[in-house]
Amino acid sequence: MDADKTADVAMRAYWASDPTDVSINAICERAGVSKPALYREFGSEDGLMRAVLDRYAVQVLSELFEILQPQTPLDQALTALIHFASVDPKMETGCVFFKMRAGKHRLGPKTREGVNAVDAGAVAAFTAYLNARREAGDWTSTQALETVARYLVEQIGLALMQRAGGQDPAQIKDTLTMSFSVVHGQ
Amino acid sequence: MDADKTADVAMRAYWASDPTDVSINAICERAGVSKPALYREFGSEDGLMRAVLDRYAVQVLSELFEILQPQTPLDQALTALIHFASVDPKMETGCVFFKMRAGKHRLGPKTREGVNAVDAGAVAAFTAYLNARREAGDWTSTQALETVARYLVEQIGLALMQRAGGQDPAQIKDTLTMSFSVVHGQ
DNA sequence: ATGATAAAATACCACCTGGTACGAAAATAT
DNA sequence: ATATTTTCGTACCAGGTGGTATTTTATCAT
Repeated sequence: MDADKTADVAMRAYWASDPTDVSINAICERAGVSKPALYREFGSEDGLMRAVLDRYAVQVLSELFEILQPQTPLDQALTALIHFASVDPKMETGCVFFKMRAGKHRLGPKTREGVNAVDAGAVAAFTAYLNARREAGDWTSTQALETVARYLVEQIGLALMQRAGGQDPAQIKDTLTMSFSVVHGQ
Repeated sequence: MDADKTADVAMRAYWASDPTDVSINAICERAGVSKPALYREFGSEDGLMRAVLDRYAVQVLSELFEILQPQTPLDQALTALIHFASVDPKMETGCVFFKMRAGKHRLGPKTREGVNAVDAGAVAAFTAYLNARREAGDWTSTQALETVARYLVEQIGLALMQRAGGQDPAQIKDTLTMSFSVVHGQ
């Protein structure tokens, strides 16, 4: 029983469609694993989803957080974020995390906890980054750090959900660029 | 068999939770209607959802569109929209239309068609309104009308989905206000 | 009152879901 | 080579889904 491969198959399936639309049966089939084997490894559907979310966070979301290096100028970071969320072919079918967050009420307790943790982590990362840019004199707004951090996270989430819905990337980019224009570097 | 009452019960159920999370069985129970009676009236789940969407559009969304009177100043309209989407207790559990749109892939053909129609209608209404305000000298941006119209619709949708997710209305209002600040009246 | 007709609900269908009891197989120990 | 333990998968479970065949109920001429 290859737990790594199974989690990977589940991740891709959740990513391509939607976590709540992919059944355990379908995952077992695609992974070539029996159902009891999967349950022995992950305990429950909730356990599997949580494992997949953790995996996704380190394998994919890390790429997003790497944009937020303290020394990266604000404008450059915003541009990179726009590209990541609205153009990057890797995110063509949206984002596992934001899909899970959108259907939070359908998740089990472990997965929901994981979603909350990632959410809080994202806001914290953006807050830290904005704080660094403020100290660097790159961002002169007087708005509360966390409010703007939340704003950016929500806008990125919106763009990624639009991508999952198959909307035109050019339109998504327009919307995201417009929303980011309230946060200027300089 | 009271079709009106049944559609109303379905609408409230879809509104309170999520269209794809409410079963036909549950609706029949709550409406005090037998399942064959419901199928005789609406044909299928898709038919019922479509009927509910149409009903919702005239009963609820009309209130949103009424904000967009051509003579209403831009700032006033934006303020009213912010209130409607992020504070109005009527929209506490989000919006049937945006919930359906978010789970478009789970809908039947009739309902999906209806969602597309409402979506296009919303963009058209905002486009017409912005055009009126531009002619009134109230809005001097050089951006494409439809791009900004889409932007506004998406931001309202985001706010309403956040409300459905139980997020703090104050935070939602912050986010929506910030996003609307790129569209100024004068 | 009775027989024909229209309306409505009970009871069912096949299918799919998450989850597991239990027997078979394989690996290890003796 | 045999006994023991551990791994693994078939085959199943109860419950719920959208949808419907069939029977019951009610209406209405006569």
